[in-house]
Amino acid sequence: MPIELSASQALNLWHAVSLEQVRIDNRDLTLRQMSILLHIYLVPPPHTVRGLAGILGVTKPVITRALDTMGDLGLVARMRDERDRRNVIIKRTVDGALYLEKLGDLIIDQGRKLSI
Amino acid sequence: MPIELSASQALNLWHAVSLEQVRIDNRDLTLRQMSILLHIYLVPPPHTVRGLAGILGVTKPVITRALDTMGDLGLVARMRDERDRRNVIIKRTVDGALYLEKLGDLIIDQGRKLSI
DNA sequence: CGGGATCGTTACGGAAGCGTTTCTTTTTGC
DNA sequence: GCAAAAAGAAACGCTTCCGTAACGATCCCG
Repeated sequence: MPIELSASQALNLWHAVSLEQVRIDNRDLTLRQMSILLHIYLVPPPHTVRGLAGILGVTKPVITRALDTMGDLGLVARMRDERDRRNVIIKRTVDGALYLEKLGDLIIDQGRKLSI
Repeated sequence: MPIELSASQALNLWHAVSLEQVRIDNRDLTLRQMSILLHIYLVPPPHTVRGLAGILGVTKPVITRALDTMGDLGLVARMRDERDRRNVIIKRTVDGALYLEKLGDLIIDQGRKLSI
């Protein structure tokens, strides 16, 4: 079931959610970090550094750094792949799931408040 | 007319748009910069540094820096307020309008592709 | 079993962001 | 007029991010 948004609805939704996210959350993830986080939680595993770099169209160190930062924040975790120890498997965490759950609620709330 | 989104629709929408934005655009605005830009273009003027700082819950230098950066990118412009020359009025630009128009299209497109 | 490919990380110099503090310009109010 | 207040910018030290390049660890395969 697709969603039909008008141009002003689309931008107003983005505006309201971004603004609330800035006001509420001190963690201030970059757009890249947010993309990585959402991808890890919404797309079936496994997720690797190389795979994410390809999907986002960025270099591997970008992914490594993003995982460092979000790992410190408790939003993701890393584990060696025991079947091929060159790989690192990126895992979800409880805190990460909670973070995205709140973001989802925020989007839903702001969607309800839309007009025109 | 409010929009009713399910939790997975909300997050999938955010995911798809963020991902496309990362892949397509090299300018990589921070969430704060994006909030400021959307606010300037969606809320009736006038917009001042102090006003934006209050709305976003950040300090004034954060706004000044964001305007510096987005000014260099051509997304916003600054003008002295001639009626109170302490103030700076933040103006929209053609490039900024174009940037947000593309973002709006992206959100609309990804909304159409949603399922479940 | 050894050379080459692959994977993720680290190193490096540079750019940009942060919060706090200070400064300059302008207005306000006595 | 002139001190105090207000607005925005600039300075400062620090952190984080960037892309490129180099690096160890591991696997693959001849």
